[in-house]
Amino acid sequence: MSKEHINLPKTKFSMKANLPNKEPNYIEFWKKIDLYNLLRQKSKGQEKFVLHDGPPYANGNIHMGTALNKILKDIITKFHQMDGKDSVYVPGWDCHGLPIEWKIEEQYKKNKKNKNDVPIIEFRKECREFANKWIDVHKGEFKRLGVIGDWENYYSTMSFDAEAQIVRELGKFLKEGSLYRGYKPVLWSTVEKTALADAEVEYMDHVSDTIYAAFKVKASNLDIINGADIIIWTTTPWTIPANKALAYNAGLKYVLLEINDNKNFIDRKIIIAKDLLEPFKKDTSIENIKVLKEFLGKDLKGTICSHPFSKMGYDYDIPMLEANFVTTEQGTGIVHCAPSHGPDDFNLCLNNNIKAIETVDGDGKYTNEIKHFEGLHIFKANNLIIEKLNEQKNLITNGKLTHSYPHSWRSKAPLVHRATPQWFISMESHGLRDKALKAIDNTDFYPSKGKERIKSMIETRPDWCVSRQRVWGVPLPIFISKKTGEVLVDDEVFENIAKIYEKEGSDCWFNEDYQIFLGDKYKAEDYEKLSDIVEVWFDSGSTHSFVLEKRDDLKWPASMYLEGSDQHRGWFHSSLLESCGTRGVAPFESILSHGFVVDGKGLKMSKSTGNVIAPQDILKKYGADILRIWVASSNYAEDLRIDYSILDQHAESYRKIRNTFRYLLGNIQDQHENLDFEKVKFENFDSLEKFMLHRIYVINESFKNNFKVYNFHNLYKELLNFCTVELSAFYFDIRKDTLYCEALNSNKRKNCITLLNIILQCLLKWFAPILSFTTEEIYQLVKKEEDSQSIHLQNFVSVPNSWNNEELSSDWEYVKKIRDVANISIENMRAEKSIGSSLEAMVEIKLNKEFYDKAKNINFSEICITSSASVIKYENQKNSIDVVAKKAQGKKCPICWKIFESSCERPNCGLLNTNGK
RNA sequence: GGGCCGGUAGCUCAGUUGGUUAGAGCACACCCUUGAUAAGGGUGGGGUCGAAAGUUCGAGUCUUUCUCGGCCCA
Repeated sequence: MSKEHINLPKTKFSMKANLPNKEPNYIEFWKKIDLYNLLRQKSKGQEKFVLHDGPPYANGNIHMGTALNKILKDIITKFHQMDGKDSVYVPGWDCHGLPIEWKIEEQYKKNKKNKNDVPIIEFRKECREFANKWIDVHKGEFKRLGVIGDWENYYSTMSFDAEAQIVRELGKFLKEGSLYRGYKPVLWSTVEKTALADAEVEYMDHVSDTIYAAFKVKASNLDIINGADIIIWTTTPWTIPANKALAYNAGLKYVLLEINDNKNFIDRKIIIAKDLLEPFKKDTSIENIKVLKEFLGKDLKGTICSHPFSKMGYDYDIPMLEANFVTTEQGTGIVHCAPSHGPDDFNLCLNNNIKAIETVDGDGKYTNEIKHFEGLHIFKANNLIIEKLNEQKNLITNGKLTHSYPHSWRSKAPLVHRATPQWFISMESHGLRDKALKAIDNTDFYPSKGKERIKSMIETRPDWCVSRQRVWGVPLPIFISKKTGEVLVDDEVFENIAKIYEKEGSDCWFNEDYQIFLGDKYKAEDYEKLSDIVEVWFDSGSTHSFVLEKRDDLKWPASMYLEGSDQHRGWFHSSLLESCGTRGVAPFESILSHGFVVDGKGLKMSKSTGNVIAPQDILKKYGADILRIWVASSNYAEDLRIDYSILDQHAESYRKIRNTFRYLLGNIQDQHENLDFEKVKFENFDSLEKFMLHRIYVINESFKNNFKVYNFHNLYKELLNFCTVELSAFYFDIRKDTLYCEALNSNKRKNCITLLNIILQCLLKWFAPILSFTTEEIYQLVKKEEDSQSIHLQNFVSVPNSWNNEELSSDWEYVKKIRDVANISIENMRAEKSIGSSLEAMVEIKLNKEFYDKAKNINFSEICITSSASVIKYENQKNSIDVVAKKAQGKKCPICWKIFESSCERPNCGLLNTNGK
């Protein structure tokens, strides 16, 4: 029979998605209608949800991690927007800092230009242009992902008002007194002549000189060791001239030894930790050792030694100090301490009133504090130090060691700890640590483990060093009195600087004439102007002050900060400290952190492994919606795996979803009726439709619950399962007969169409935050004139409680079990080749009382898609359900394809029509 | 090396306070359909829950060790 007699689906919505080509059109469309501002108008006055963007560094193309981060932000922003809030997203960029400075310097090197010949202001201008260029590139890349935000009015840390506000923020710390100047060893690159931020340090293998050196005991409460030598081991012989103390562990056992086969130590007694005796013998090739005495570390208390170079003018006392960082992992169990060259050393000495001094200058040369070696570069000093130790007969042996050692991520040069004058924000002086810890307690973390992570960091972190000896950044707004050496603290001056920056940016700090900053109140000639700049984490840690607080469309604190889990030590951390220091509380209400993108095997992506996947390639091959599915379906609490087979799988799921939409659209012929769910009259719906309403209710509840805790991978999985299991394989399959063959005006068919409209409405909105492009494509196809211009201007559906029907639902669980058993018996017949389509079969269903009572009103020929079905109560059976499938007898109705002995049971269908009425 | 987190079918994920033969979807295999058609339906196979030891009547779930991976720190 011809197809004109039935209502086949018809839609303009193509099966093939062609996302890579189509998606850019929707980006254009959103731009054309100015979606971002339409959203603001639409939700004016609504409760605000502000996801404050953590600024990516304006350098290089985006990678998978950035893509993940932006998509996740966009998904959450859209969820809150559709939940009825004014969900505002303002993207931003981090612009100052060493990596950009290096890029410009590299260009100079290429062009044989010397950086020092270029005026600072000129250099900074080039940095600014470089950052601007990458902001533009990033913007395009982020938009391509489907991210909606205020792209026209983005923020950046190098904007004039940002630079001005950073000055005001620093002023607050200066005024309070928690920003102080100190000498402190910082990781220093003698090549770049700068201190490096944690993030700028790379650990790589390095070959170091090792020495065993001796410190003679001058005085001790332990008589027997007087005159003996304390042996230390170090991988940095050049720090020996800066030695100020020795550290021991009170709990360790130490031994007094006599060694006779080392030329420098004939008839001398030495001291090392007992547990390290064997490795010591092996390392020094000393065989002839006699243990004279064993004692505990605590017995060393109060011991004073002399410096191995005491005869060369190093005639000060070297006290022995107790420290728990001393272990028996390596060395001798006694650690040499140079407070200017190691954080542990620094802290231990500080607690014992031994100050760090400037022992090495910025180029890596010894200062005049170091006798005999002044002007010598520390990297060339080891041999000379070793030679002198040997001369002084204080060297047992020296060697080489390959070990993991800090290097500059840029120049790859080995770094040293060097005491430099730096500016610090104290964690203790004004209770910053306590404020921050309290703020953490008042913050919601997703996942919850983030709370402990940042808490333990705040508990143990040292004071925050905010100064850098570079040029591309916000200058530290500090003047020091030439007379008194005191720091100028005056609100008027800070505000004056800020006002000037707002007009012309911070470049002007580097002008010769700095009287303009001081106004009439102070004379420039009385003050020294600092040339340090602020470390970039302070910049980005201040974004809340120049973005959230300054813009009327935002709110302070932010509803959420969302970044990769590394930012517990980065942006979450610096923002928390900056805000707690200046405002006493955190700038965020919640923190969501996500894991890292790894390859399909769970290994980190790296160029050398060759397992890197670029978002640009994924967009070209699959489209952004597939990438967005990958984000939504992955558990961001852990690391996220990605490779092409994983993406293929998601692309497959996408097709299922797309075809679900296509079935809906086809059967309503693209004529969507936007229904008010509260007004839908479902009393005369079939049980099946009522059951589906119940399922929609349940899924919507689960949807809301999952969204509430940002559990997107479960949310997406449930939507996908709904499409696959409940719609495609169940409801749609069952209702094909009704939709195709029933008269257009039949109530049964009309009810089904109503339900399809409801489902379409729900699915469109449920999926919109994730499938931003595809849902827009569908929305544009079905939207009416009076509807909003974009799916993204819609709110989530509200499902009436009256659709909830637990009792009916539990009945349908019985029906589904019966259907499963029927399917097995039909499958058996198929295997025997007696039937093909299930419509060629009829089923005889026998049920026990329990099942019969639940299912007696169900039309099983409809539910099992067979030509007929009988149901009888049968109490004596072993099974609760028995189904016998048989070949249906009779003729096939050319319309509905069911097989009947007589005529088709549908009045206007099949045989009745074709047999001439 | 230290701290934290994680390892459940090929893949993405569920597994409630330890309690019957460990679940779902996708993928796969076979079959059906050709009126959702580069679609759709049905059935089925597949896991010693990273490894080992321990606690317990009972462990994917608790403890320890090891191993692999990730982030942070050194």
